[in-house]
Amino acid sequence: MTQTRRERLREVARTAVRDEIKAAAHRLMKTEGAAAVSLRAIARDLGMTAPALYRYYGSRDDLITALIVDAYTSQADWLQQACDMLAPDDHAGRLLMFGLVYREWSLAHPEDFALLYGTPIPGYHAPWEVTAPAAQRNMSIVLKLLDAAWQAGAITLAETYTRVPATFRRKLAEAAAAAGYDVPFSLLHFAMVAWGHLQGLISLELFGHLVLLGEQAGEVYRLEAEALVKCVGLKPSQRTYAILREFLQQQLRTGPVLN
Amino acid sequence: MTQTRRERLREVARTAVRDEIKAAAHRLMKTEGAAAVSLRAIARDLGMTAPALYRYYGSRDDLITALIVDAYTSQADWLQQACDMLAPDDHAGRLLMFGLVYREWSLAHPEDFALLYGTPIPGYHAPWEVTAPAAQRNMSIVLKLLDAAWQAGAITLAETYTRVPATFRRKLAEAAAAAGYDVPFSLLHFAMVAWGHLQGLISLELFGHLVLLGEQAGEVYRLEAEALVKCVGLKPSQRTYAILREFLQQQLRTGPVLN
DNA sequence: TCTGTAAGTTAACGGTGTTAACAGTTTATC
DNA sequence: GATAAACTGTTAACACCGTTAACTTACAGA
Repeated sequence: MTQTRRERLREVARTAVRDEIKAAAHRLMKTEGAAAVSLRAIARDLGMTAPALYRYYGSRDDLITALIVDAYTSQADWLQQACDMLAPDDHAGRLLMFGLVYREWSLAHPEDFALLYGTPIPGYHAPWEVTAPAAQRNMSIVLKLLDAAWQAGAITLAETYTRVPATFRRKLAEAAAAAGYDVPFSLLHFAMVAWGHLQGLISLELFGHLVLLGEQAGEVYRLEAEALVKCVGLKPSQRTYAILREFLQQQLRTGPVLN
Repeated sequence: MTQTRRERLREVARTAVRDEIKAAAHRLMKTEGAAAVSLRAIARDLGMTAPALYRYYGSRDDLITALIVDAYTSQADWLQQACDMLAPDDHAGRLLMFGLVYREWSLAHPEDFALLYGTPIPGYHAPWEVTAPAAQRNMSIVLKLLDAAWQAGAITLAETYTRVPATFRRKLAEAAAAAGYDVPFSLLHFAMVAWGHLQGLISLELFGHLVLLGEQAGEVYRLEAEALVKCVGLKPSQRTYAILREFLQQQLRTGPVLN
């Protein structure tokens, strides 16, 4: 099955071209907007003709799916790397870091954010079976964070997440089990709600609905992220911000190459 | 300047056609998805040719802008009407109702929601000066609600919104004043955050990121809406849900005609 | 050297937004 | 009532899009 080294070389070249195509698509998305990401434009950019791209991607939608998976991966990498800059037992720090980096990644990759959480490509519907695994990695990161803190007994959930209807508890526990998450249902509940809080603020900001707040949008978000940390009974530390700055500078250096 | 009755009749006919065009666009959006909303498809639907549409809308983007303004208006109508079904001094009820109806409208008009808060049309950028006033009406509704409760002394804001950096207070107060909102800065702060919370959950749900929660997404949202009401020191009442059901049935009867 | 495969090409189909030039009807004016 | 103007719609065309089919070209393996 694995062949002749010659064949493997060819495969390497193929994925190199595939990467070039994705890079061109990403470049166009960044400079001309999501609307300009057309197979013909990409081909022009690469000095090819459009039909040639079909040797590498079955269709425009396949290419977009690849871009989406890459975006999820980039996002997860940021989150994981940033959280890993803090001690494993610094639960408050890691949780706050997660929230803060979630916004930083979005601001640094607005087109990717739109690709994942808006619906910028008309007629495209993400194939669940391909994008869901990529998306789950992010969820896993935060759930692992929460679970670690939970195991360490560091978490005291606010009433909102403990005093809930019984059927809701049950159904949520079922959902968690079905998805293979081994965490208390209330943690899953909190994670979803927290995600919603952060997602909403970022989404509103990036799509231009918070112009009223101007520069203060970041401050609103920061307070929200800290509130969420407090919500599980943890105490956010200012030291986290210093490490965040360090992470961002590191990304600035290595970032632009392969986001 | 106002003319001859003849001219006014013509104007009426013109706006009637404009409405037909918007209706056709909306119909296509609902049945075939946002991708299918093309001038040619609309024209086909109306038994015309595409260039004829240019007599009524300067461009496709102008038409989309009109659809957006209509969507904002529909949303604001729902919110206003639903809140008005409760007594003016039922601050908790009105606030909870606002939150609940925000989701109900979104579920009932997913394409419009995407139009407002996603970015489903490629290459389209909403002209701020046209869409912002329409968008502000919704913000005004909730701010008026909050202010009424505030004036009545019914509101006790959680610490998150009172213990904030001094410069943040000042900048936010400036922003509020600049936008013509005569409310305490902390109310504006809370309104924005609350908006983010609700927006995030709806956005995640509608764009398919909460499939894990399944049916429970509604319950998560409900708990979140109640939490927000409690967050300003008000007590949500179960009676609100009965009135919500009443409102929704009323919308079901009159709704489909002109969304 | 011959052959098969892979990569890339051109040509074409049906779709899109948009413009220009033209026809038909209706309105206003002399 | 005839004539000019305004308005509403048409067709033809341009440049763009995703996609397919048929063809050329290079090149690795026998």
